Amino acid sequence: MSESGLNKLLPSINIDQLRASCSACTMHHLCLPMGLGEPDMKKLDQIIGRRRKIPKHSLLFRSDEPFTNLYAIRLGHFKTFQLSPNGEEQITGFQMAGELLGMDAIGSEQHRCDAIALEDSEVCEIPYLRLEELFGHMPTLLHHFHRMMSQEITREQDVMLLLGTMRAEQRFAAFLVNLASRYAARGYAPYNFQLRMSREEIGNYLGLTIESISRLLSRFKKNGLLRVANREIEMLDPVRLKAMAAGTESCD
Amino acid sequence: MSESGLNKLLPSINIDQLRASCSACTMHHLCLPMGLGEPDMKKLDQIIGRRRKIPKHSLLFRSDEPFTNLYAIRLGHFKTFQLSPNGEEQITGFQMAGELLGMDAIGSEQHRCDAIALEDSEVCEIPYLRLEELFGHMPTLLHHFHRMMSQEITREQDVMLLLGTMRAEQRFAAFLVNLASRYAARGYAPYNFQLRMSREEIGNYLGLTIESISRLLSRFKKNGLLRVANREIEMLDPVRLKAMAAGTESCD
DNA sequence: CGCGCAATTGACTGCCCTCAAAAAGCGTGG
DNA sequence: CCACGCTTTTTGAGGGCAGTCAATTGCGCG
Repeated sequence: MSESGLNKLLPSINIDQLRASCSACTMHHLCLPMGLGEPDMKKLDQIIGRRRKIPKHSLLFRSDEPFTNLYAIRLGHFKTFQLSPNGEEQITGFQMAGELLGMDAIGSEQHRCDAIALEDSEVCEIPYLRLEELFGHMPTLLHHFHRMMSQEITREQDVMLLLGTMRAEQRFAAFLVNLASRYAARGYAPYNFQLRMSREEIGNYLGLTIESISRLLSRFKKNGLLRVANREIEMLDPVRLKAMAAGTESCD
Repeated sequence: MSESGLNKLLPSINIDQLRASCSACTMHHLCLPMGLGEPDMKKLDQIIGRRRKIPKHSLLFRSDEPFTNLYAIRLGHFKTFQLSPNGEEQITGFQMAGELLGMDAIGSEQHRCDAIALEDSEVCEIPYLRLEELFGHMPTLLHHFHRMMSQEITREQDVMLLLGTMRAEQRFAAFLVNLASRYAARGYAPYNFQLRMSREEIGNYLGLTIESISRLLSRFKKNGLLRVANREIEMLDPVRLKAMAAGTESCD
C-alpha cells in the first residue's frame, strides 16, 4: 500500500510526523519527554529538528564546534571523548538510546568532546535555544531536563570514584554491571549483550590498557563469571559480579 | 551609631536585606545571579533562604539526605566526597566562593555526596522548588543556571581526563594550575595562596596517596617550581607548571 | 615542654604498563 | 572455499611508577 493510500484511510495522521514524534518513540519513557502529557509532547515534537542517521564510526559532533543542538539518541550507541592538550584521548562516556548528548556544551557554547557512533545509530536534533523557550511554558519538561543534567553529574562522579579508588578488577566488574543495569532499564536481557566498544575503548574509559582488559576477561571467564565470545558477553554470575563491583568480593 | 539610627538616616535601606542581598554580595558576578538586572536580582533575593555559617570541618549536607536546597558559597571552601559501597572515600571536588553545591542531588531528590567546610564558611540556602518556579519568568536566570550545571559536567570530565590519563606529576601540576585560575577569577593573587585542604585530601582527590603528594611537593620545591611553607603555596614558575599540567614538559 | 597530629623521607613491594610475539577474527578477492 | 593481509585480541616476560609500611621530623597547642 502506498503512503498516500494510507493517508487517505487515516487522514488525521501524517506518516512523517508519526515517525518523527516523541510519542511514537520507544524511548520516550527514558528520554527528554519523560512524564509529559500528549499536548506537551506535541509541542516538544514541533521544535525537534531533523532525525539524523549516524553511520558506524562517524562523527556526530566534534570538540570546539559551536553548540546549537542537543542530541537524543533514538537508536544505537555512542562514545564521547576528550583530547588532552598533549593529544591523549580519554573516553568520558558510552551512551545508548534514550540518553542525551551535548549537555556539557551549554556552559561554553561550544562542544567539549567528540561524539562518535559505535554502530549505525539515529539521533534527534534538539535546537537548544528553542528548547529553552519551551521551558518557560512547560515546567514538567524543565524539571526533567534538570534531572537529566543532574544525573549526568552523578554518573561522572561515579566514574571519578571508579578511577580514583578502584583496582582494575573492580573497575571492570563495575563497568559490566553498569551496562547490565542500563540494558535492563531498556527492557533488554541484562545479562546477555554485545559490547559495542572495542577492548581498547573499554580500557581507555576505565583508565587501563587493552592488555589489562583482555587479561581481566580471561580471568573472569576462567572463574566462571562470564561467557565471552568476541564482543558477545554473558554474565554467568551477576551476584558475584555485583559484589566485585561493590568491592566486597574479589576473584581468586 | 546604632542600627536604628542608621535606618533613620537611610530609611529606604534595610540593613538585614542589604547583608542578605545578591546585589551586595561580592560573588554575584560568578554566582547564580550573574548577568541579572536589579529587578530580577531582587526577585531572586526574595526566595533565598537563610544565610548559614558553616564552621570549619562541619557538615553542610550528607549523602542520602532528602534534597531541598542548593547552596551558593558566599565565603570559604568546601569539599564534596562520595563513599563507595565498601567504605572508600573519593573526594569529587573542592568548591570555593561563588560556586554552587548540591546540583548532583536534583536527579534523585537526595544528596549523592557529603559536603564539608574546609574552613569557617558561609552559604546561601536556595530552595530548589522555588528556584524552579522563578525560572518560568526569568529566562536569563534559567540560562545561567544551565551554564553552571553544564560547567560542573565539564569540570568533572576534566577530572576524568586527569584520573584516566595523567601521571602523578601532571595531576598535581594540573591541580595547582586549576586552583590558581580560580583564585584569579575571584580577584585574588593567583600564584600565592593557602591550600585549604590537607595533603591527604589532595591525594584522595587526585587518586594518589599522601606520600606521593608530599614527594611531589618536595620535588617541585627542589626544582624551583614552588615555594612551600606548610599550606602556603607560591608558584614560582607558573609557565612551567602550566606546561607540566598540559603534559608538554616534565620536571627532571 | 610534651603531646598529638600532619607531613616528610626512605626502603621495599606490587599492580599494572610496556614491549613483543602469537593467535584469532574478518573482510576481500581469487 | 581458501588464501591473504590487516586489525583486534590474547598471552607472556619484564620493568617502573606509585603504593605500602615504617620511622622520623615538624608544627600547633595546651
